Amino acid sequence: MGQMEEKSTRDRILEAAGEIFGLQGFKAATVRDICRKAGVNVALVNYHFGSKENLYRELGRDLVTQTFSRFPVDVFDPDAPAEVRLRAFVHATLSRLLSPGGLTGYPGRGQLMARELADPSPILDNLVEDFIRPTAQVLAGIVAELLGPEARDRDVMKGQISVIGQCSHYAVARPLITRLFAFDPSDQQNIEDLADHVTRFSLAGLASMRQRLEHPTEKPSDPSRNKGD
Amino acid sequence: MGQMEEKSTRDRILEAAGEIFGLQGFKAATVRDICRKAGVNVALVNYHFGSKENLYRELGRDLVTQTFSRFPVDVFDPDAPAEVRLRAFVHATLSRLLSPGGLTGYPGRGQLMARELADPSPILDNLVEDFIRPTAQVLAGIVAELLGPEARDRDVMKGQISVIGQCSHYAVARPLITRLFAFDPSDQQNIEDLADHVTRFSLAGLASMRQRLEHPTEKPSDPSRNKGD
DNA sequence: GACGAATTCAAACAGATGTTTTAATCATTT
DNA sequence: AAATGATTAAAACATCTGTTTGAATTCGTC
Repeated sequence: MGQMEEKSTRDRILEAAGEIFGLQGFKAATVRDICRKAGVNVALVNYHFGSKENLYRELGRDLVTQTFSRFPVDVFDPDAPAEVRLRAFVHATLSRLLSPGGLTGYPGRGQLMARELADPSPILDNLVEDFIRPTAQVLAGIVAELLGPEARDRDVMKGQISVIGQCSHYAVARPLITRLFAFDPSDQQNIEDLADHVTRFSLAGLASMRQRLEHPTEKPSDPSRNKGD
Repeated sequence: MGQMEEKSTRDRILEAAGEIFGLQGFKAATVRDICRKAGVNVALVNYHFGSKENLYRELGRDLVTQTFSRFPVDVFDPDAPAEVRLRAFVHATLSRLLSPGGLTGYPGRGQLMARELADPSPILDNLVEDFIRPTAQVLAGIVAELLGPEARDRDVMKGQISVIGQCSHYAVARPLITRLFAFDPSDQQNIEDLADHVTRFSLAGLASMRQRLEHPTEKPSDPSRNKGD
């Protein structure tokens, strides 16, 4: 018989904490619930992690680092055309958010990150920013290239948010989406399909932005715009 | 002197509750904090509202009904072209989410609704659905018209989410956006600008979807698709 | 101005919460 | 097997929680 070793107490707590924290949020979750789910004594959270707060911090760190290592930001050839890089970025982003085991992958620890996005706790603050800012910069590079040299920072930002907003909505509003539509954003086939859709939709949107930047036909609404950066 | 009557205790509690609940969430907020901020005795929450839970419920009801009455869903002429209706819908949605006093308008009660979106509490459950489902249906009508007769339900859904995701990201990820960019989504001028951007971006994206629906040139990935609905 | 109802207040209550303590158990080394 | 250190367990602790109580105060009305 293979020496199927049981998981360590530490890991059992971490796993249970993921579900309880994800389901109820930091404050509403109780260490007693977590320990009951993990099948361990109440004192062991403080023995292994020092405090409830530390457990949450460590859980968040694991969740983010593991997910970003499974679905890295730079999965594409940097010399590939921007269209291809956008597809790769969108696919990685959707996978990171939606895949089973991803940031909002399965019910339970799912909404932990959605909550942190809407309302970053001081605890995960740096962490969220450490991972999200670089990711945003990668997307900014792709979008800037697609928008062309006329694009100002503000334009790049709007393009970025239009792309990322489409992706993150499936994660953030997942409870609503599964209720309003009969649709499972975690299904692998759907993720592929969504990546195609978001990429195509965004390429058209960005092209439209670029066209307007290069041919500001009607509505010269803002005459004080300086292109030569 | 004008009889500048002070606000009633009830209203003072409601106001303070908006800030505390919005800032900390239902569970983390304490009635003692709320009462301290309102400058009233601890017992008055239960006297005027029956319970903390009821206070939260009533607050949520007020917030949603007031905001939807300020920024209604049907602000447009139903006979107007779909492009115009989309612009009106997007503008109303962004205003509802971002305007000062709107659902995520100012710090405090702001993130209450963002939280409920990511993780609807049983308390506001029906409420959220009562307001969001009809809104989604209005958008579905607009998107369906823009996508043309070839669009299936799944296509409409994807189009919807691409539009609404762009809007809601400014609200849901507001803490991140204000940190990553120097941008205030609540500024009236910015809301107008964003409405233009999202509308234009989406029209291009939807047009691209339609073109592919009507001319499925490459990648006949799904041969089992029946158009004549 | 007095009566009665509505409102406000200080205090207390019962239960839950994160954490600590102290002793028991387990694993590893000698 | 004894000793040592790490881990687990049961119980208690101090604090905080929403809520209730009962008296004080205010307000409208006769």
